[in-house]
Amino acid sequence: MNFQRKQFPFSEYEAVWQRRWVEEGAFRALNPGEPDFDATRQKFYILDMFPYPSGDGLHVGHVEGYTATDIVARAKRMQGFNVLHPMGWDAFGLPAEQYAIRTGRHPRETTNTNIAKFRSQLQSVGFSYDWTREISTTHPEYFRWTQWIFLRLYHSWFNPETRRAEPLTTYHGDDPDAVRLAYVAEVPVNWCPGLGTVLANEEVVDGKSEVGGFPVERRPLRQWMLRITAYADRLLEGLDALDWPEGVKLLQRNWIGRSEGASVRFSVVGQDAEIEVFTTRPDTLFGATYMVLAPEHPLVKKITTAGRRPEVEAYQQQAAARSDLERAELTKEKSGVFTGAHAINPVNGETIPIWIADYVLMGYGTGAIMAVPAHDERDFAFAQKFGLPIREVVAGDGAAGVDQAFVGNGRAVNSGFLDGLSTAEAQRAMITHLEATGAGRGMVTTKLRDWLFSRQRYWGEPFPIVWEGGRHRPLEETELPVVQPEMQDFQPTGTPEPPLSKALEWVRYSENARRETNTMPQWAGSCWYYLRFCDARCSSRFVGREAEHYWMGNRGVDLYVGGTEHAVLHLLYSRFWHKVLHDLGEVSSSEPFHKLVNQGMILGTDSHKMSKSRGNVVTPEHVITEFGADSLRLYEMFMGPLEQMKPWSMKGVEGVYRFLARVWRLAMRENAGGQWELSPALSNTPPTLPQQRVLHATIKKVTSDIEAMAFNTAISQLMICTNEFVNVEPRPLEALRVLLTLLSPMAPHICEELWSRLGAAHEGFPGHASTQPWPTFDPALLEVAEVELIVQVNGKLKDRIRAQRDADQEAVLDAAHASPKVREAIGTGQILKTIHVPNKLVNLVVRPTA
RNA sequence: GCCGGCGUGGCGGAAUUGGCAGACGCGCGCGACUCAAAAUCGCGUUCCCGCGAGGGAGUGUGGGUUCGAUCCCCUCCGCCGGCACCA
Repeated sequence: MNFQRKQFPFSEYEAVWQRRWVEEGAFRALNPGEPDFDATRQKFYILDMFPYPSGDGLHVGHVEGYTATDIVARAKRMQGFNVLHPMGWDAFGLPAEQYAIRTGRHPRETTNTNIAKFRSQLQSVGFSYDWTREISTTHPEYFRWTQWIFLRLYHSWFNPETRRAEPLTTYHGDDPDAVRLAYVAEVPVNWCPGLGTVLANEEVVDGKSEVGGFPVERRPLRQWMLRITAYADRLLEGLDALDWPEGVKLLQRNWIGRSEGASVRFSVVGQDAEIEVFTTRPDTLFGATYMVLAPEHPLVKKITTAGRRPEVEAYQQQAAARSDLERAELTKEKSGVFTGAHAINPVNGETIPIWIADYVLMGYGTGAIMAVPAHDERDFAFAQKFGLPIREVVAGDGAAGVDQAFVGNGRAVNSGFLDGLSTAEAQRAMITHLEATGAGRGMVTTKLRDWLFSRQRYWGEPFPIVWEGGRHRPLEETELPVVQPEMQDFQPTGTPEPPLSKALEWVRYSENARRETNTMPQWAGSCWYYLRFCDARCSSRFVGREAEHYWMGNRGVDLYVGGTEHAVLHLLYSRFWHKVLHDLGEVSSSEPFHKLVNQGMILGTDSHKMSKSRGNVVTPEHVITEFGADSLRLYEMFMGPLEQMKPWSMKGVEGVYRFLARVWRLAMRENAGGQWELSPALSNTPPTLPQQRVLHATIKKVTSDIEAMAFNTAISQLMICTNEFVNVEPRPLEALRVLLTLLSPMAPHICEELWSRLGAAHEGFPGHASTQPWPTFDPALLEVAEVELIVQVNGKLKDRIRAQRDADQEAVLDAAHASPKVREAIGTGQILKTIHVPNKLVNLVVRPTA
């Protein structure tokens, strides 16, 4: 293949069209208020998850989603929509900073170099982005508004009465810092010495940093937090109306992890202390035979008896030293120690022992549980190991086994006033009882934690905050953006003190005030970029009201395509910010992304994930040089369903390349001098009826397949259509008109080129292929007078018959019985039943004569 | 362990309100063109038996529902992803 001459001259025209598109602003989306803006057209906002511009550049896997959205964007334009299809850069992040640490090169430099490379790569694939809206999260004119949104969070609180974010002015309590959506807390964080930074829980995998794989340890530190937990219910409810993959919704639901139950207070015998527990099974309260506190629980120190103290403290130290990884590995084997203290069960006055154990987590619920070993597997395992009593309080269906916990629903037994009630009834009755006696109340918890929002890095958004006399104070909006100082030394300080703390002049804000030296996490910039795209150059607001209202409408981004790796975090954080901004009256829709599609991963030709170390990376440049951008685009889509994981194949690229060559030769031929000229077979004769049928069937299928994003079958249909006209003379120009229009969103360069060449010599090819109105099909042409039906005997195919479309059963059966093959299959058997599916089949159920 | 997704020719995949399994492409085989090759064009290509006509099997496994199952239900196996002591 390498030595062959090209089958069509893609290298001569692809770059030409790409340059024209950029220079002429061919795909510029107009905002309301701009000259030529057409308000009668519907809007369609189609967005890719914008990339982090890494030094490695894009490979063909990244291009898959972008190709899909580009096809939809191009098709929607032809279908008369105002299409917003932008691209930008999520360019803050660790790699640029680490590169700076190694080389001393400023992250801004490497970032700009990488952005230039990414942009040129994307342009070489011919994507129809509106480049006038290009943004980078690292640009001060962008991140001033990221900081502005942070200030809005800082100045707001979540009002539980209205279930909305409101300005702090509506808060009448005495401690605003306790309710702010952005607040400071001393929290145990994941400190990663290797990276010199604190990480979010989500960035820690198996006790190691997700980036770099360095060990991570827990230590308490003062951090900025965002109160996302206040929005747990809203984030959960909002999912219902979204057109997202159910799997992604489920991931988010599980991540939020809402569970309903009750909190119950147990008093500690002989001490002025109460332990509050959370349980989802208040109906089993009579079965609580001991309690467990997390080792880190603040009450442990207070209640532990003198005699037990050494053992308890030893256990606490051991638990603290254990990494999350080690804890996970030790799941099977329960451990714990007795504190020497006892608590009183508020429903029956029973005295039960209080233990500590690391199977109870400080971070969930109240960090303490009542243990009901008969009905909880973990409590059961623990009770067995330490010889604690097990008391059945829920009777299941079968015989009550003592060898394992029964966790299902049943009838309450040994439970006083609950006896005989079903689990659901008992739960309600118990909560009523607890609330009446003041011993507890109904309660909801979530797994979702508040969002740790500060990082000890240089290459991120600085906080618009200063510290004065130990207190934080927000900067005025007029002081934005807060730009990082120029620095030469990016080396981490080796302590949790961020690198910005080394820029002493910058840190010193005034005589008495010092700047916050943490920066925001990478998620910050990506939380709202889709809003900025609506009005990327607006200088008076984070997005102009009218532009936001038009493009975001009431359902937000119409189509959002990206990888599953963002199924939880990015999509949850964005939804959270969006809801806050919505509550504060800044954005129109209640959700940012109406429809979400996850593209599958593209594997290397060896069926492994593409990686530099494996050496199986295929770059777009490589494919474009050899087969052209259109072949690249087409193969990306022809491989299989967008959502699916699939391996790359260069032979497959050749297949679509040959198809494009056939399309080229439909219009062109090579003359004796080796020059391409218009094919003399082309003619203005109308297509024959069979040809028209193929053309209209193709219009129908390609239209619906693009709508369904089933690009592989759309391409397949275009191949069928093309094959229909290969070697046909005379070759109707109408066929090319339809074919090039339908193919244009997928392979825009070849279509544009052929369209202009045809237009130079023939009528009926005005303007550009990419600006033609989308063709419509004539249903009458697709209806046939005669259909073929299959005839089965006992469900087995025996023959095919022809019949008038919608012929009645009698006529069809007559024809079926006329078939010798069918007669033979029936033989002397008796026909018991006849099934006739109009236009499809006849099935005769026959009992053979025995 | 729990939750979710997926198992179809030599390969990527197509077909589901339950009705012709394998569209389209790759690969492979044969032929045309050519001095020859490449490219191109045509024909064939699920597997097994058969020279053939034809017959049989077949959508991960085993069962079920149905006139009829790749499609619906249950069992098991394999692969991928997520969560992982969440009370």
